[in-house]
Amino acid sequence: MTKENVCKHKSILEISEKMPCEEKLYDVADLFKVFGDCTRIKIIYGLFESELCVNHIAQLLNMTQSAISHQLKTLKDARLVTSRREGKEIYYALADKHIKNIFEQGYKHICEKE
Amino acid sequence: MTKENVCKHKSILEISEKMPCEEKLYDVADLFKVFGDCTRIKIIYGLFESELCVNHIAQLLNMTQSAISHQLKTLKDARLVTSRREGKEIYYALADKHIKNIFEQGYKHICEKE
DNA sequence: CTTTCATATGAGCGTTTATTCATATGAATA
DNA sequence: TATTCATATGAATAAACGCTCATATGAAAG
Repeated sequence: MTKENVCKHKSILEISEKMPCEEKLYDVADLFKVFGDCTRIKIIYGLFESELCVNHIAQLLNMTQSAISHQLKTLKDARLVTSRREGKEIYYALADKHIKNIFEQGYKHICEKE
Repeated sequence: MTKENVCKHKSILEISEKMPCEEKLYDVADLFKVFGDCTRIKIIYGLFESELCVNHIAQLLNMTQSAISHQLKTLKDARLVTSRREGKEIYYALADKHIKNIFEQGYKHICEKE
């Protein structure tokens, strides 16, 4: 390895300065961490189709209400879903349009390669 | 909850039929799982700037060569990076353009919200 | 061929995470 | 107000994960 910390045309320091700050990097990692679980992925794909209440999601994924509820909390903490009450049920929906874009890119990647 | 498994205008079955198959869903989750770690995020941001060899990355992130090497294996298994030898060093680079798009969307999400 | 040096790898350890089970909460309705 | 029912939550457990340490690999240089 070069002693001057130079890789090709850029120094390590130069690259370091162009990186987003530590906090943003953690935020990005935390966001993708939420997408990195199959149960949550399924919930999100379900919500692409329609608003859904907890029990509908539990049926759709064939999982317990509790498991879904825990995961919805994770999704809500990451501001990926919103909820609203309607009668006795609480309906969940996707929070913003970036989510679909992110998934489209991800889907392209796996389809092209594997 | 409705007894007919109907949420708004769509039945659970109808939504279920529109979901990608189980295998694809797992692949998508596995892809995002790779993005869900701050060390790997930093490596990827470094590679946005330049091809880098293992020791450069270790310096950039101030981490051990071994830790970086393990993470590069994860990234390579997910087909997110490629490698090529040049003399004694092995240079890593990003594998495709989707990666930058995914990050741009993710970055927008965190900037808008938190 | 031998040595060197960058990188890769396997085992071990502590931490995080997803699910389950039992139970709490709290809005709607009777 | 009391009951019901959908949802939320806390503790416990098992699995997955990231890092470290020691060591292996293998191409390049001597």
